Amino acid sequence: MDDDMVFKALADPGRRMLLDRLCEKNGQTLSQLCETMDMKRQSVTQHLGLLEQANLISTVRRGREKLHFINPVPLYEVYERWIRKFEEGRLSLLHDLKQELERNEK
Amino acid sequence: MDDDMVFKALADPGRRMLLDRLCEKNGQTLSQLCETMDMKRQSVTQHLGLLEQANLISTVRRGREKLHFINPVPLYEVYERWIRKFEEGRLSLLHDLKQELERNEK
DNA sequence: CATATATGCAGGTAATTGCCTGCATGTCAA
DNA sequence: TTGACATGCAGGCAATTACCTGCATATATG
Repeated sequence: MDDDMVFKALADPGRRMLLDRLCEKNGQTLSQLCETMDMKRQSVTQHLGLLEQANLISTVRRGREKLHFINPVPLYEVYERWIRKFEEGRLSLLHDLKQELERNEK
Repeated sequence: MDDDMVFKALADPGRRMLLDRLCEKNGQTLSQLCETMDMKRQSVTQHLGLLEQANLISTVRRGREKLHFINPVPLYEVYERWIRKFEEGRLSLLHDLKQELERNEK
């Protein structure tokens, strides 16, 4: 998978909001998503395009509508690669800093 | 905390690489980090500045050197707010899409 | 068919980003 | 003090981004 696309996709507040909206109600159409988005439809389309490129959502056409579904897998992979790693060494990482700070006070 | 700064900071491959380097060896100086970074020192400084703004690293001056330490806390908060949420509904989210796909095949 | 609705596609623009160069400041060690 | 080293700060520039407007296409409905 492409870590970079996922991070880039998550870097925008509007796109994160779209993910939130889909989490509340999965499978919404473009128009539905636009209703809560305070920007033009075309901009929302672009954001959804990036989310799809990052594989964070999948889409299905139904007639003239386009349904959007969350794909939670890439988020989990980001967690495995980037979050858990630091979580494990969490205490020791904080310890390093604390130790250096104390050294300075002397 | 400021979610947005954290995501923006993580959106760049160079900055993620810096975090990785610090995870291997915490408390490195700017010069040390530059050695592995294929860009000018001033650029690395900028990246480190963003990471510090996002509270992902903390710095300590020691004489003419500046030491950089990872702060794992914001990453954990991002996990709590953005990852775990989708993780919990993971199966049901995938189910929604699958169901719609099957509906189309009929 | 005619009309309304849902989406797609092509550009334009102002703001942001990521990298650079050049120069200034602060610190250590001989 | 002098020279070397570590970092700070300012400005410039090309690429990217996030919006927008305008128009085209496809689908449902009367």
